[in-house]
Amino acid sequence: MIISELPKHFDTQAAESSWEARWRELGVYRYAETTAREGRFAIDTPPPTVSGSLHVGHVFSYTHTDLIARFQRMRGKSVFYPMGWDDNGLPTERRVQNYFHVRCNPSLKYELELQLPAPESIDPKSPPREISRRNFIELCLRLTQEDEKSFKQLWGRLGLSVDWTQEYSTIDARCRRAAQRSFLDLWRKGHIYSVEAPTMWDVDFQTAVAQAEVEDRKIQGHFHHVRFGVEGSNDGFTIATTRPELLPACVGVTAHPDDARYRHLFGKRALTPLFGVPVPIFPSDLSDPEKGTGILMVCTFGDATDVRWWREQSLANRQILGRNGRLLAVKFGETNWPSIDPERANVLYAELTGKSVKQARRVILEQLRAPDEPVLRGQPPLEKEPMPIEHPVKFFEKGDQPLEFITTRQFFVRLLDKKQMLLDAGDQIQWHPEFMRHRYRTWTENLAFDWAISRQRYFGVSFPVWYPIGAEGEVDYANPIVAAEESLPLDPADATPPGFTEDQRGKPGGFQAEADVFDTWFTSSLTPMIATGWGEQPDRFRSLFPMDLRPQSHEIIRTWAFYTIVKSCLHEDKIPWKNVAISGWILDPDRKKMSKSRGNVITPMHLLDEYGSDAVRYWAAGAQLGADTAFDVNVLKVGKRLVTKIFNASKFFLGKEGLPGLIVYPMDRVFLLRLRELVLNVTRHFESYEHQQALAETERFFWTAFTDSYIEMSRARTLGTYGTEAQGSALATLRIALSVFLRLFAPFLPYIADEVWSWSYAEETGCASIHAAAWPSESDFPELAADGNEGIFEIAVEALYAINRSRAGAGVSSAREIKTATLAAKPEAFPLLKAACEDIRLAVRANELLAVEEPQLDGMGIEVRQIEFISA
RNA sequence: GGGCGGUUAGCUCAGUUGGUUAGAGCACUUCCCUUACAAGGAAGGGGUCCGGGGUUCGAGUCCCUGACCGCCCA
Repeated sequence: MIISELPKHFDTQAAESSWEARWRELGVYRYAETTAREGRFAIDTPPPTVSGSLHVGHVFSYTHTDLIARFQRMRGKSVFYPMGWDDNGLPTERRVQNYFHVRCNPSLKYELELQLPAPESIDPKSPPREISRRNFIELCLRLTQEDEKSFKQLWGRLGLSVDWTQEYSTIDARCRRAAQRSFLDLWRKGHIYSVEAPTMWDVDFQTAVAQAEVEDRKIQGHFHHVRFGVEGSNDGFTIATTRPELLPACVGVTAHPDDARYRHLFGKRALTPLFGVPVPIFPSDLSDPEKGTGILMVCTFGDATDVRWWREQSLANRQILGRNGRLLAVKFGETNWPSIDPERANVLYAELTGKSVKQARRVILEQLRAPDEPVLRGQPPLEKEPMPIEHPVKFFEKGDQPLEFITTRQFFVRLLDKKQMLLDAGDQIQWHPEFMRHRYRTWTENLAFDWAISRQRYFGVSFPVWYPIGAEGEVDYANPIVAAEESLPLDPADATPPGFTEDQRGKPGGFQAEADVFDTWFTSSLTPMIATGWGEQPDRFRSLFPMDLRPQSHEIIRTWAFYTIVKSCLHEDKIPWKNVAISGWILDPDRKKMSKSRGNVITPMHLLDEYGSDAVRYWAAGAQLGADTAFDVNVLKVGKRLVTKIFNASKFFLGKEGLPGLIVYPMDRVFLLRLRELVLNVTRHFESYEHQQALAETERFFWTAFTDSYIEMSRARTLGTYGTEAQGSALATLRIALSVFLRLFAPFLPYIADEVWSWSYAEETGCASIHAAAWPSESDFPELAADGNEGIFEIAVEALYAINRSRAGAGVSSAREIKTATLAAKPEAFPLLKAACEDIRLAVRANELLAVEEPQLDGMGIEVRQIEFISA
């Protein structure tokens, strides 16, 4: 290539596609198994949720990881940098439902050649087509494969140095096998139990959810003041409740033990209005005398505290809410449903049966307003009109309706007894930034529930479990049949448990498959183990686990990071990785979080087209870990400018004739000494996970010290007009400097760095790609000493600026040459100024440059004493 | 309610163990097509470092306290 004939600007799009292909062809990012453990660097890449929308936040955090990967690779580490795709779970199900306009109905039969209308021709208002579970899963797989492609395309274009031979998706056979193996191991170790118990339940999705997926939302509610009676007396009291519709499920009443207003009631039984149910009145520290009336009803189940009281006080369980969020039919007067007037209770309750929570609330309020309440001797139970209050209510993070506690059979991983172990594990991990450790700690300390891992969904990894069916046809949930490890992965709906035959499915004396699937976190919490071959490739696993780095964002510390630590500790008794690097969020220019629902999402592809990958990476690299950053297109422009500058500066120097020689000029030697300091600093920043510092210092030194100063001062010498020794020294210096700069920039700007590298360094070093070259170090610099000229570079730069100021002050074009000028320095600086004089003269294009000594000058500053320009 | 982070130029952000006159880029003003680069260069203007108190010879930085923004937890 003839460098001097290169265009003025770097063609990013052409370079990106050709380099992407070239890197693949060279296998630059291929993980080499042969190195020893210390020589490896293993990254637990976050598998993106492929059904989610692509936005600049992805580019942002994945770039951060790539910076570290590239730095470690250049430092000689064999980098293990896999990529996974997270495809199972609710987001995909929802996307498939919307895209194809279908719903899964597990009772339907599989259709072999399912024909669906083209998505764009579907009327979204028509009822969705119901399809079998297997058909539904097929659609999920089809769509996620499409979605993966667009992610993969983006990652390639962005220049992520992923080893694409290490790819997995969380629903593929390897991951299903790992998840099921994890279940077997935890089951054997006694960490998993199944129980029929109140569990947080989303009535829309009709699935259990875990504490980690729950968020508190402040919503507008009402306090309803409802009068209760006391059994065997004319006494009564008023409770305040936000959930009057649960009155038929009332199983107790409680107040604070020290509350004088109610102390006389403890031990007696209350009578609920309308339904006339006698329930115990008991004291509890958990009730707040300040809240409402200080006395409250305990129901099956209004909230988490109700569950606790139910357990601690051995209260009755009177479930009236069904899995679909509607009130179940119940019969007062039967066992577990006592009433002093069952007939009346049943008449009133009949009006509630089948109603949603909201509808039931309306009905029961009317009933409570009725004036002829026998329990209260004819008084209406509703004492006053509802009082509006704002209160926190638990929601599934993806849901729209408040969570209910519904008694269902679920599998749990026992965590509450392992808090200390998990806290210790968190302390063994290095968190970047350090303060993110608190997020993990707070979450772990506040754990209130074991991990509910059953999900009543379709597109997920099955439990490898069946249940025996007794002779009478009753299912024995307490004694599940767990699959053998060799048979994994399996779907119990297709596979037969050991010791049974397929024709025994669903029959008395036979077996029944578990229909639930795992919480998706149950699988994704295994990514460091899946990627390294846990349970399948023991040598590889030993050599890569624990991994070195987990990159992720902060909102999933309580899920992904937490569950991964859980799994790693329970399976292997080790922390899963040594470092966690937390990227911040990308905020829109108004500092709001980017989200699909807000409609402020910025997609990345057009930015890559317009500014180039390097510029987009420059923007991402400019933010430190953990800091939320507002998106600012100006930063992309700056990045693009830097790329152009590198391109042009390299073109200028590499296009020169002449041979590098010995570095003998003081200016050159001191410049290289400064550059060596830069290398040490930048390396230190990278080692401490401060990539933005590494970039900022490299960029600043490159721009101001190198292109604006050193190149200007050595320019004349490089032309050869001042002798081959002067030329050789300058060219040798430039040659080292540019090579070092390119490598310092390589993690940030992989395309321009490799492009310039390929012009001559590739051949010269035998390193076909800069990304396989060695990170700059002391060994890049010849034996250098300042030879008494320490500070000469800084003096020369000062002088350059002083002349520039004079020129600007006189309004003289920099094209005009200087006839003569005199520079003044104080005695300490004078010898250096004198030594640099010739370089300065050539840089400022002066025919004559004199230096004078002035003891009265302050500091190291250089001042222009006299200047005369050649007339235009 | 408890905790974490933030508040620095018009904007986006640096600012290391406390140490000269607090920085960069963008934007703005003036000048310059000059030989790698006008997608460039040179020069310049712009600050009550959120408020209050304290420690110190010295505080953007450390301590106390308050305000506001964001987040985590309850």
